[in-house]
Amino acid sequence: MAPDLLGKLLLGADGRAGRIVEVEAYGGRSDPASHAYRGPTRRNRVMFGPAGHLYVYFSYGVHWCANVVTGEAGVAAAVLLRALDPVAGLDLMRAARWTDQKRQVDRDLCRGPGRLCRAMGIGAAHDGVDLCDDGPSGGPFRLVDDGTPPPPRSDLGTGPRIGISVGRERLWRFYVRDHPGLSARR
DNA sequence: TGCGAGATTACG
DNA sequence: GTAATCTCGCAA
Repeated sequence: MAPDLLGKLLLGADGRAGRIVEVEAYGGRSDPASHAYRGPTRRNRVMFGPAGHLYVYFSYGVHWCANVVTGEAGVAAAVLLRALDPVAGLDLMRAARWTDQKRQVDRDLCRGPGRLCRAMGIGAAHDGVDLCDDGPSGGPFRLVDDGTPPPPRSDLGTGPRIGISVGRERLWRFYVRDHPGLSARR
């Protein structure tokens, strides 16, 4: 499920867009690393809702992180977006990420879960928005298959999720191998 | 009611 | 290396 998101496009209403190159899967009651491990709270309630919505949370008191909810209603499961390859609206992303543009490289725009949210303009207001609303006045963000072939399986890498202390035995981080925009080094 | 840990990042 | 300072679980 989670690796299927690799290669998909996250599209903002203002034209900003990035291709997903790195994700991590999180489960519910059976995944000790998941926010949903101990049941629903005010923060994680969207994780228990229907699939295709955005779960946004505030991390370390500093920045926002975004997940795609993947489980049916009542089942907590989500995929954390860890890195995007910026493909459109780069000027808006640069303006959102950097006050001083000097000595910055576009490669770093969406490299990391917090940076990607900053670059795309994802924040508190977007917790729970529907990513699959294709209507004329659809939501502020959409998850799109633009027809670009997904990365071949041979180019996919897996490994332990980053920044957690429990559940490391599950290799639930998925990424496009050797992509320059990955949040962690090889 | 308070404290420690956490799906992190920017800047010296 | 460290500060930034939110949310939650658990102890008191």
